[in-house]
Amino acid sequence: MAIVKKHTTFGEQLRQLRETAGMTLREVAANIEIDPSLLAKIERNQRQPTKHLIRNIADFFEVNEKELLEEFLSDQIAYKILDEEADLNILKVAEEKVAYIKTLRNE
Amino acid sequence: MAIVKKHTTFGEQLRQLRETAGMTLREVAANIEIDPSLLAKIERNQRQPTKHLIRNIADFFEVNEKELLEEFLSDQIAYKILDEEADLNILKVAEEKVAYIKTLRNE
DNA sequence: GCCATTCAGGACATATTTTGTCCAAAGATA
DNA sequence: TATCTTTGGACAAAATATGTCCTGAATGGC
Repeated sequence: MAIVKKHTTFGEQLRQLRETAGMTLREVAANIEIDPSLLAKIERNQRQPTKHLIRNIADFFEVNEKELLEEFLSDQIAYKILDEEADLNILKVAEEKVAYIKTLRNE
Repeated sequence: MAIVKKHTTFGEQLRQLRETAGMTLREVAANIEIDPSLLAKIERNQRQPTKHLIRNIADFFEVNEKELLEEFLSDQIAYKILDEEADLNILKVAEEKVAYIKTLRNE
């Protein structure tokens, strides 16, 4: 996919896509059918994109939708940890819980 | 802390605390000041406890509040991954993003 | 069998959170 | 200065989550 730097935020990656394309907020916003102000907020991680919007962004910039969605999800998890000031080891615990819950559901 | 099995869900751990204490839903609910039906739902992971409630639970069962909170947070992350059918590697990405965002904030 | 009690789960009103837009102001560019 | 872009606050609208009430199934004692 065309996203360049890894491990930056979803918003930063989106901004990079836009700037690489040499477009303004207004132009991109018009194409993906949202208010430019909302796009600006998403780029600064002040608003979260809906799934529908992620799809439109992926289509517009011709990047892989699933990868973009996973960028967004990993952002959400990262921000949750920061917001809650949680220890990073909860990620490991979460991973084990995923496995556990999956076994529960296969019964 | 008194929680026994690891890597089960928050609700199951809560239920285990209650059953270990030999108490009914009604009794515990009365003590932590919620409707028994809500407590039952939390035990079955159909409702999420508020932080205030987590504090009350920790106080009541005399378990470490911070640990209980982290159990809850890891649950939330696990359920998010399951709900979104996301790849587990997003946890690794999230971890790197946490580090990245922290460096951003220290500037 | 019958009564009392516990637990599960649906429906629903209320509360809380999030989203998206509008508008004004700040920053850039020329 | 004039124009265009970006930032950011305020706020209505939409979406989501919470907590309670109520009904019914299940269990256990008598």
